Amino acid sequence: VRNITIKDVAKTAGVSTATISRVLNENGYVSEDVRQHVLQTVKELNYLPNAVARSLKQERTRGIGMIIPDMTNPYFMKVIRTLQRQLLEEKYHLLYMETESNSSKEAEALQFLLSMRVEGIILAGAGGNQDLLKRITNSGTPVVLLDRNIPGFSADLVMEDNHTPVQEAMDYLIRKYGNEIAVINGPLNISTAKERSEAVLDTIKHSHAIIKEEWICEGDFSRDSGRSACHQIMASSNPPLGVFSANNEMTFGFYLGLKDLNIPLENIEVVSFGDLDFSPLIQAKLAVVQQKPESIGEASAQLMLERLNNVKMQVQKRIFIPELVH
Amino acid sequence: VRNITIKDVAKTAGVSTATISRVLNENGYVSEDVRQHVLQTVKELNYLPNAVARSLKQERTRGIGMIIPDMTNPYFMKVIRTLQRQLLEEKYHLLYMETESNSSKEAEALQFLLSMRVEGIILAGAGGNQDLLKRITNSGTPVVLLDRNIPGFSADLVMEDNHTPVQEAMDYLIRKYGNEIAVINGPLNISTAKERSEAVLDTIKHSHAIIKEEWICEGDFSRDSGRSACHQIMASSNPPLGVFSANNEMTFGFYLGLKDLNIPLENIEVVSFGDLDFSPLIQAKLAVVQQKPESIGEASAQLMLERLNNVKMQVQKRIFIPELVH
DNA sequence: TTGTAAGCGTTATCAA
DNA sequence: TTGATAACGCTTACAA
Repeated sequence: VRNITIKDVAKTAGVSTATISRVLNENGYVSEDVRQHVLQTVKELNYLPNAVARSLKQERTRGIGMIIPDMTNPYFMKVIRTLQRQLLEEKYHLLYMETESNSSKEAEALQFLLSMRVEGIILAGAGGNQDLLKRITNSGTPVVLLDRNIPGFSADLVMEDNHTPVQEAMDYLIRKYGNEIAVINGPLNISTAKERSEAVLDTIKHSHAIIKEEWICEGDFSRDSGRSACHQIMASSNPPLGVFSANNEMTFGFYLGLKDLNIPLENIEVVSFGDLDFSPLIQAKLAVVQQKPESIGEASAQLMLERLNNVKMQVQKRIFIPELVH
Repeated sequence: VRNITIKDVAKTAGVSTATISRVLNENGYVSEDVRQHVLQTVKELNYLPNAVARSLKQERTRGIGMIIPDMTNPYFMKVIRTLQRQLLEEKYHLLYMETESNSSKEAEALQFLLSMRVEGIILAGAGGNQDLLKRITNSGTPVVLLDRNIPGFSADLVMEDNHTPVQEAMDYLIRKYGNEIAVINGPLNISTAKERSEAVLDTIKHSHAIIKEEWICEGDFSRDSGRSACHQIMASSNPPLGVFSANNEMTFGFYLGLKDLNIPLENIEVVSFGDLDFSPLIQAKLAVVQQKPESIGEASAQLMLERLNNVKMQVQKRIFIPELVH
């Protein structure tokens, strides 16, 4: 079943395709009579312009690519929701790709988006594709980095300050529990995790605390890795009294781990970078670094829109400082 | 900065565009020498075929539209994750649109997807667009309904049985607490919510229980509405002992409501259609109808793929029966 | 105010 | 085994 084309409309309306186009795009002169008649026929035939053809001709797709590690992480979904709404208002649409923080999947995703001729890419990156990314920006497709910086690749960036709140968090834990604390880092190849980890180490160093090596774990930002870390940390006969977890999902996993081990959640105080939606419902000593996914989403959308309108704009960095909340 | 086209490649490789196309699509004869040389130039020039042009020429986009009410509901995200992976394996990609269960946003989303010339649409629908949907299927774009049926519109359907587990749930509550139970329904214009509500009423009728009118609420499947329902239900001086909640988010909201009111979560037994990821972590009497988002996702992907390969296939229904777990 | 026609980047038919 | 070229559906100079 063939789709209705602009030619069909032109034929039944008894005018040229140019006129149809002018009416629908509201550019160029066209008499009111003809306009009404065209609109009428368009409705009768249920004509929907072919966006593929339009994109080819105009050499613009109004598509923006979005690459994230994990679609089920509520943090990213909140980011995306506002992001998408903002872009939709300006008639842009999003194409999502998921990478599971895997560099080669990220490369595939990037190539796919380029072949789709998206006009910009918003990337919460796994890293490892610096060369490709440079080619992309050089060839004129703007990239906005979201949540994660990529060393060796300079681009617009929207992220959260990972130092300040982590230092505050660690200060708090050390002051309260001395050496009896543990740390669950994220995957250190990701900037966000690395920065948080550096802030952790800095604070430990300055405070002259001495933390057991086996109490400093490296997870991968996943729920499962937080759970394993918990098992490792709490295995000890006298376990730590406080723990810093570098993201929401690992914190979630840590609590699941406590449950596995039949340890009451409030036995250990947790400071988590990133909130858990259900934190009011659990009986736990939990302080969180409160992220602002909506702000991140909005800022990245704005930044992308600005960049699309002004290719030559200087590189922009938007850094949000999340607060530690008890 | 203009993109490299197939003409550029043809020119520098010293062959015709047809040959380039034949090499890249691996169809038609082409000598090994030429093949190697073309591949080489493609790599050197970093040529990426323009998917827009290809789609226009081939009259197929390999795009599948996906319409869901809420991107932040973990249930849908789990559905989508498997769905997307399955489709990606067959070289299809997904375009998401969010409707907030709003019919006119749904209509817009449908039109947008059609203008993008997606090859199929997977719809968790708000209803109210039957005529449009009929036009869509009649014109040859298959629609697979997901999670929610749409009365007056016949199409492939993947959903969960909403009667059996709800009857079981209500039976359980009534047997245990008699008339001292409350119900939080979803928005009754949505099939899923309506069916669950019908099953609730059926069971009440058969058991001759008498439930206070103000203890039967209608929410909108959102967290906030569950919270309000809680306030309404628990306002009473002697509140009910059990409650059935028609979806995960409202259950979440209900618990937040209890917290608002300073009522211990375990004071009231909840049976929820749809699990909460964090249910092991809270101190509550919670039984859940365990949905299988991954199965739903997989089944819809499979069904869509079958339909794309066999337009004339009979209408298919895939109904999963979720289990009540204590 | 309207129409004609070129061209966007591919693929596929046909001829060589 | 390869190349020339029409066509996909639209927009937009340019002409009328």
